[in-house]
Amino acid sequence: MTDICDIIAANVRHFRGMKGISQEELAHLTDLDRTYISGIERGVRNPTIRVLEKIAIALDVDICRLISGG
Amino acid sequence: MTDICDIIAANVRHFRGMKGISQEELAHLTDLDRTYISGIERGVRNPTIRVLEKIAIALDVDICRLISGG
DNA sequence: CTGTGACTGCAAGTCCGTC
DNA sequence: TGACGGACTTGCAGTCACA
Repeated sequence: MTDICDIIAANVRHFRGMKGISQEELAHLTDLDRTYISGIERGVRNPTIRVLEKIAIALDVDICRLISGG
Repeated sequence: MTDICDIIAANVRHFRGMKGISQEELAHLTDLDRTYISGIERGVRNPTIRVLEKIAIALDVDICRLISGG
């Protein structure tokens, strides 16, 4: 059973790659710290739903996409 | 623009009603405090993804259902 | 059975820098 | 460009008494 943070990590990394932007740029877009974005993409952070919402908006995807595997 | 916590609040309340269980019972199922569940259903809490996952599992719905309106 | 304010502990989230 | 560490501040996690 995979931890949900790891799923989010993979998804954020994936969709950020699709957008072709750096962690730093995503950090700027979401108004979050670059090290925090890094932490999320490594699965070591357990973000709140509001943070996830910010990221989803910045990445231009539905929040569900960030959460669900596949 | 509705706050995402309010959306989650409404959804948790809705799906808990569908299950026909009390906040207290949901609290027990999720291993969370009764007053904490209450706080979420009032939209005053900004839960982390792990908390949301617990609730979704206990409610037997996909996490996406808890997040999305409609 | 639920709403609410207040509280403590620790994680969320920031900012510095290095490799 | 991103991983990672340390120290820091803010806010959530989790609990209680009481209405």
